[in-house]
Formats: sequence, structure tokens, C-alpha cells
Amino acid sequence: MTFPDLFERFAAQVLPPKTSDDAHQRLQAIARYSSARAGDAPFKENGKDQIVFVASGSSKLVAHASLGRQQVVAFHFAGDLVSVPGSSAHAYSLCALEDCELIYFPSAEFLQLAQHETGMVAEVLDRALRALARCREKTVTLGRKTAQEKLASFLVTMSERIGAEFAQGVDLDLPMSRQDIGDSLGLTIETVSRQFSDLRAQGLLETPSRSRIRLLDMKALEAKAGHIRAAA
Amino acid sequence: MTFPDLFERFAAQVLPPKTSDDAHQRLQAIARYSSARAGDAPFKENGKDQIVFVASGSSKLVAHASLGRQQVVAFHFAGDLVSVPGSSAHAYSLCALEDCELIYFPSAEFLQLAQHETGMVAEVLDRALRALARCREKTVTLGRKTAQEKLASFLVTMSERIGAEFAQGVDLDLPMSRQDIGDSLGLTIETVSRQFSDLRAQGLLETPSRSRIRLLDMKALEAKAGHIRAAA
DNA sequence: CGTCACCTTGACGAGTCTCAAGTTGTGTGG
DNA sequence: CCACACAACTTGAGACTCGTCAAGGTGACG
Repeated sequence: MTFPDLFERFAAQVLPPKTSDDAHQRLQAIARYSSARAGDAPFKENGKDQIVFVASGSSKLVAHASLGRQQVVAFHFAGDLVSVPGSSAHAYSLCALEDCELIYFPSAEFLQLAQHETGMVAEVLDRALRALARCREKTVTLGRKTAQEKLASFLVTMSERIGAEFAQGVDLDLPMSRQDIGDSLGLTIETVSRQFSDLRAQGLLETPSRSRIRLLDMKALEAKAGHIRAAA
Repeated sequence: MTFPDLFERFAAQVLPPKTSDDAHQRLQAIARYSSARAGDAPFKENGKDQIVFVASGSSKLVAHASLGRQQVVAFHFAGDLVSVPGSSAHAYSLCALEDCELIYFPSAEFLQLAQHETGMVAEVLDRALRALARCREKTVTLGRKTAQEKLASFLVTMSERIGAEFAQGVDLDLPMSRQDIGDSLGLTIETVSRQFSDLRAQGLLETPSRSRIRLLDMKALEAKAGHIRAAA
């Protein structure tokens, strides 16, 4: 897909309908385009915060700590807007899970321009608050749950975002590897694998192929996830 | 302090200088005031998201999971703006650490009014993005660090927010208990205590009283925190 | 000065990580 | 279309960190 087409996709999803042509053009002027193959880090941050729109595909935001340890901070799918920190106590990088098309802006200029368009800042704020809410939920999962509860939480969350319902369960096609899941949940790949086997043995899911997962009993999974609403 | 005085404090810190009297009054009309003693949960959420301004004192945002487990999602100090979720996979509540004065608004109405004031949404967005950045940093800490690294990270972060520099160290007066620190780091109170003792034995800090902590070697603490910038 | 909550320390066990070996998908080239 | 090769995943055994349970100490308050 060409850059103008992708920018239109961004405009349709993020900009308010009544955005002026002028603002449209100014934004397009600071926008950069990147297409990445699975596994690539599609752009260099050069120390400045970036705002990234995932036009197609899926990506992960990875934080790096000392000793090569990685933490996946968030996953993103087509239509998501991501704020990528340029510098912080930990180094961040955005990385493609599947082949991916991205539009990205220097954060400062983007927010500056946004201010002059009624409704645009509100849209970005709305997305930021939802990202904050997800990050907080993740905090609970990382801080206070067992390996099995972590995996159950992950599967429930993913089924809400990219699940396809069928008969009496949910079909998931996960673009991320076991390693990515582990890096997201603060677990090793081995522990993730063991918990998958455990849930499979309990009849809660099937794994017909590497990336495909069938969740057979959402009620039970939600209970295992330790969500307060599902518990006593 | 009276409600009008507190609201002015909110206005001075959050509203743009050129905010109209009209908007000022509309905001004041939906604002609620609460003063809480240490340990209290100052308001009921009634299922709707709230925006809370901490006018004085300090507070914690607590998420509740099943089996009575608690996770402290964030700490707040005077001048902070907090978004408190009304309903989610986990139940949230805001709780006073010290005696506290709060102004709170129903989130939906607050954001609705904010849209009409140029600059106000931008201010709220800026704060939301900083909250998101802190939450992400916390994610790394919870997911990929040992107990000692977690405590070191906590102390470094707190010294940046409420530390008072002296000679060649930083003086901290922590308003939260060891239990709160544990709930924030995903550790038990015993482990927190042991790590304090350990860091004390290494000569990195002194604890002259329960709440007061002297950080004697910030460089070493930052290295222990596992921040990428301090490491190789 | 006594009381109580908060904090510290110790011993032990459970859960997860590490290291190692084996298995199964997936994609490629014949 | 099949066979091969490699990466991704799974499974097992042992080590280690942190949680649990229990007892003891200490600072802050009336």
C-alpha cells in the first residue's frame, strides 16, 4: 500500500471528521512511513519520543533492562496508536510481530499540531487513557498472579482483542511466539509452555497448531485469571 | 482549607491561564470535595470512572484481585491528577496514605467540559502520558527484576519524586508502609524488610526511623535497579 | 511508661528458573 | 509432493529465589 493510502487510513481512524485540510497537510508533512518484516524494529528513535500508528499487522513494545533482560510492555494491532518513549530508565523499541505498515511522528510536533484541531487531542487522550488502563491491569497480573493465572489472564485479554467466537468458545490466532508471551508475563518460555500443557490437560483449550489456540471454556479461564468480578 | 481554596489550587495547576470564567464555573459545578484521614478510601466510585486531583497529602491506587490479593498500581502526591477506573477486570480504589484533600470529577463530564477549553485537554493528555510512562517502567520492574532490584528501583523512583538532596545522598520521608511497598512491587512485607536489611548491610542506605530513609549511594542504587542506562 | 501496630529475623517449603535433552511444526529445496 | 533442516516448542531434573508460618524486636502513641 502506498504512503498516501496509509495516511488516509490513519486520518480516518484518528482525526476528527471535521479536520481542516491545512492540519491534514501539516501532519502529513511530519509523518514518516515504515514497512517492516516480522521481527524487524521498523525505526530508530534517535532519543525523541515517537507516536506510531499501526496501519496493518501487529507489533510489540519492548523494554530492555540490564543483563539482556526484556519485558514486552504491550502488544498492538492494526488501528492502534502507540506512544514510544525515546529515552527513559529503560530503553524501548517497537518491533514487528507480523509484517507491518507503520506511520510515525515525532511526539512533540504531533501533539503541538494536534492542539490546534478541536477533538484530535481528545481522541489521543482517550486512546492514552485506555492504554493506561491496560497497563494497570497488566501491573496486577505481573505483581500478584501465579504463572497459570498470568497465562489465563493473557488469553482472556487476547480473546477480547483479537478472538473470533465460534460454537461455545473462542478461536485465537496469536502472532507472537511463546518467548514473546513469556516476556510479556514475566515468565520463561519453559514455564509458559508448561502452563499451556497444564491448561490443555484440564480441557480448557486446544492447540491445533503453533499459533492457533482454541479456548474451550471462557468462564473457567476467567475464573483462573483471578479477575475480581469472576471470583467470590 | 475550604473547597473554593482547594479548587483554586486545582485551577492554578491544571487549567490553562486563559480559561474562561464560564468553564471555570462549570467545572466547579461538577467537582466534589473530600478530605480523608490516613488509611481512608475517600470516595465511592459508583461504577463510573473518576478524575481525581490530589490537592494535599498523598494517596495510593489499589487494584484488588481474587483471594484478597492487592496490587498498588501507583502512588500520588500533592498536585497529581489521577484517573480512577470505575469498573474493570479488577476493582480499583483510591486510598489516602497521609491525611489528604481531594477534588474529584466524574471522568466523562470532566473530559466533555475540557474539550471546549483550548489547552486543557492537552494538559490532561500530558499528565496521562507521563502516568503511562511510569506504569510501563513499573511493568518492567514487576516482570523482570529480583526482589533487591525491585526495591532499588522503587527507592530511585521515589527519590526523584519526593527526595530531598543533602551532602552526597538523598533523604526520603516515605508516607507508605512496608506493606504498601510490598503491594506495589509484588513482594511480601517480609521480603521487603529483608531487602532493606540487605541494602543497609551493604552501606547503601540508613533507616534512622520507620518512615525516614537516607540513600547514601545513588550511583550504586541505580546500578542495582537494573536500569539499562546504568548498566553495560 | 505501657501498649500496640509495625517491622525484623529465622526456618522451611512451594513455585519458578536454569540447564539439558527430546519432539514437533514449518518452510525450503530437490 | 516429499524429504530434509532448522527453529520453535515441550518435557524433565535439580537449584534457587521468594513466600509462608512463626517468633521476637522496636518505634510511636496515648
